[in-house]
Amino acid sequence: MKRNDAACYCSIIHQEVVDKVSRAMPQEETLYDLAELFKVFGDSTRIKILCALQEQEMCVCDIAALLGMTQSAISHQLRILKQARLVKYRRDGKVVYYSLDDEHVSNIFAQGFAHVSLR
Amino acid sequence: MKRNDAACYCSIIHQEVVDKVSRAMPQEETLYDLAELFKVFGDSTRIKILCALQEQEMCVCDIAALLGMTQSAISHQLRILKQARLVKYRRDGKVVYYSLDDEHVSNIFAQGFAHVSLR
DNA sequence: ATTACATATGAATATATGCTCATATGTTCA
DNA sequence: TGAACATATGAGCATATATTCATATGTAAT
Repeated sequence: MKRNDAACYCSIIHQEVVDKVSRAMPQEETLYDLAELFKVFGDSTRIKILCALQEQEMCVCDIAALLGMTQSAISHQLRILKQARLVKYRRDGKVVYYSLDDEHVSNIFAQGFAHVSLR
Repeated sequence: MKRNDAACYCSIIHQEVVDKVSRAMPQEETLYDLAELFKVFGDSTRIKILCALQEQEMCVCDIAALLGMTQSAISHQLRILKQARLVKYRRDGKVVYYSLDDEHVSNIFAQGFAHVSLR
């Protein structure tokens, strides 16, 4: 039974388990990216935006009106969703229409719904 | 074209769109719960724990050793995962073994992986 | 060009959250 | 009963982040 003194003051109880799982773990960076992705889903404003866009494409003003929030707040959140490649946009004159960019969004949503519905 | 003066200073451009999407939106509380769920996924430590537990059940010490973190930090995170009903535990003497509590976890993971792999 | 309007964005603030440290709780064994 | 050890948890701190406010940018129409 080995001490893992660096950052953890408790002993490794099952060294073979740690080794086995360690080998099975994906790359650090992949897990980081995954957490970053779910972090984007982890805000109710962004969830609402994604949920709305699942219905149909919408412009910024309409989203703001729908959610009863300022245009600025929505625009900031759309930027985050855009950076995560969850939404895309098209410009038509002054108006910018946003829509979902990836079918995984719906799947992730569906699984999330299924989980919260278990209660 | 109506002013949505309460919290938003821009006009509603497509009233019928707002109305239609508004009717299609799930309950506020459901969306809140959904965001709370994804918030739990939105941290790389918790993602790593879930990922490890996908491989097999593990005790707190082993998880701490695997991730090179303190027992305390892991225990705090396990509490959050437990509250979200993402992990369950069984006690065997002094040792507490954690494992995944719901098959949706794997599905959500798989969809997340698929998305981040698109890059 | 100028005005109007839809959207984007930088800075600031208030709040949320992850980790650490200290300590409590629970279990086993001598 | 008391020592050893695995785990849990409360408080504090440092950082991250959501919204607001002010303002910039982009487009269309007069």
